[in-house]
Amino acid sequence: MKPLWKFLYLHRKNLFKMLNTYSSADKVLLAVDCIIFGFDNEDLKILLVKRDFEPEKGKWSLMGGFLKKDEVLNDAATRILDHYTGFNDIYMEQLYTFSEIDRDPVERTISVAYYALINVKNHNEDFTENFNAQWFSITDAPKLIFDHDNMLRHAISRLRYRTSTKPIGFELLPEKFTMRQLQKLYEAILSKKLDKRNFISKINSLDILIKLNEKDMLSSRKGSYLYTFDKDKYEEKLLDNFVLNL
Amino acid sequence: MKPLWKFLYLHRKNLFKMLNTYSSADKVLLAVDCIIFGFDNEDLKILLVKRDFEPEKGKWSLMGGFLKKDEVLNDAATRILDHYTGFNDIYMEQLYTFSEIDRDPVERTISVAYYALINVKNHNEDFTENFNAQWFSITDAPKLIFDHDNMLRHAISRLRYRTSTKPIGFELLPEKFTMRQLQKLYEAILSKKLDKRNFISKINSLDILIKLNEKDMLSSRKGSYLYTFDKDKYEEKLLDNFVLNL
DNA sequence: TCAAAAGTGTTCACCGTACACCCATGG
DNA sequence: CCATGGGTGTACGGTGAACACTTTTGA
Repeated sequence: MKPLWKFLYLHRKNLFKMLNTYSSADKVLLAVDCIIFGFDNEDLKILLVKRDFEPEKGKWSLMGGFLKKDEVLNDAATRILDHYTGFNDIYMEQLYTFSEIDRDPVERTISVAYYALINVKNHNEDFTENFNAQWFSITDAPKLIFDHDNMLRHAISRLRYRTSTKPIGFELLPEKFTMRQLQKLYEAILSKKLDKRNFISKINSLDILIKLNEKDMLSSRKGSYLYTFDKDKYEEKLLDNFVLNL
Repeated sequence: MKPLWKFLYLHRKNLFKMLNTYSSADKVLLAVDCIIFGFDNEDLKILLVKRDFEPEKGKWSLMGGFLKKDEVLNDAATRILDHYTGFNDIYMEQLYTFSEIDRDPVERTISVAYYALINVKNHNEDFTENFNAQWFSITDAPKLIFDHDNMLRHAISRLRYRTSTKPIGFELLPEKFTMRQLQKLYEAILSKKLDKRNFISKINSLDILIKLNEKDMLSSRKGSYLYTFDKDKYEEKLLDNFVLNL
């Protein structure tokens, strides 16, 4: 092993350059906040937690955490989601990185927002209780802390866009679902009424659904056919970039 | 000026950190990398710099820098762009945040990528020379350091998508331009040939161009009319979300 | 007079959209 | 037998896509 001085001396050129770039740079706290969408067959919902510490104690907030060292952002988002909801293997997508100076009054924090789609029915209620968590319709969600309202707006807008590029929404529905449910989901996301017949024919043209020989008898006397999606064709569709205009 | 040994000694802590694998418990280095698109009436280009320090010395790289404390990401991106090109007041958009553990071998660094659109002709060549910078066609760009190739792919794909939602491209053209130039720009971005007549009628339907009483005589004997864009109508279009299918 | 780029309309196929009636069943 | 939600087809208009010839003028 060389003595320190010699080592430093031999590397002096690189060291100086690195000092100018890497070491002189400031490090910051990197947070990850998750917008968790769910669907209850009626409204599009988000899962919020009530903060039990200052500042903003008692206010509603997105679910968040900090990026750990040696952790990739996607993993951090997954970890946070799992921590609050018990869910894993969930559709998540990075949304945007927010960096306003005073967005977090406690300390300068940059936040990378993710959004996730989960099925409300599968959700273990123990978790929600543990964390003072609660589902809210996006139409009457409370005011959120920091810039979380802004994040939510971004997320909704991204989700709307996603409906046109991916057969999203299956993430939000149970394994078996009716056409009606699917339509209501899209209506909730886009917040507009859709025509029943047009909707069905467009969805069918995607060719990713399997009509089951089974009916859901809860919603009507006649009963409505249940569908499930064809996983193979679904994956295929994720690859080519189609456009779906609803 | 301190003697070298003293300088090295005083910085030994940082130096050792830099030389070893880095891990800071909570805070991380946040880089900003810029994909700078330009257009030279023929190809879509990107501006790259040749690194003059290790690691990856001599390789081509995107323009980057680190986020400063008390600086917003957008400002950092603008600062970096200005630093390398002398441009300010440029269209920039945040792209995505990259966080692979080993994306930067020197130290754990999270990078927020931005892309910018500038007009090659306005570009001050002094800057490019100072920084060993060079324009490359996106079709024959060299291999880039770290995950910059991946960033570039993302940027191109975002840019393509943008053509359908914003009247982009005026950022990339000179004040006055011909229909032909505009078409070539879109062709370069989408990397496909477009039909002259269809293109013109679609662009005209946007109603954001002003046809000038002036011809560009350089490209042909007959000369072609110059256009400029109607700033007011252009701003208007940015607000409502139109869709342009080319 | 000719080469080289500019400029200009029409037709067709497909898709998005609007729209209304019968069906099956449980109570 | 009737109320309730489920299921189905068609017609029209608009838009994207394909396509070719004339004009201008400098060399």
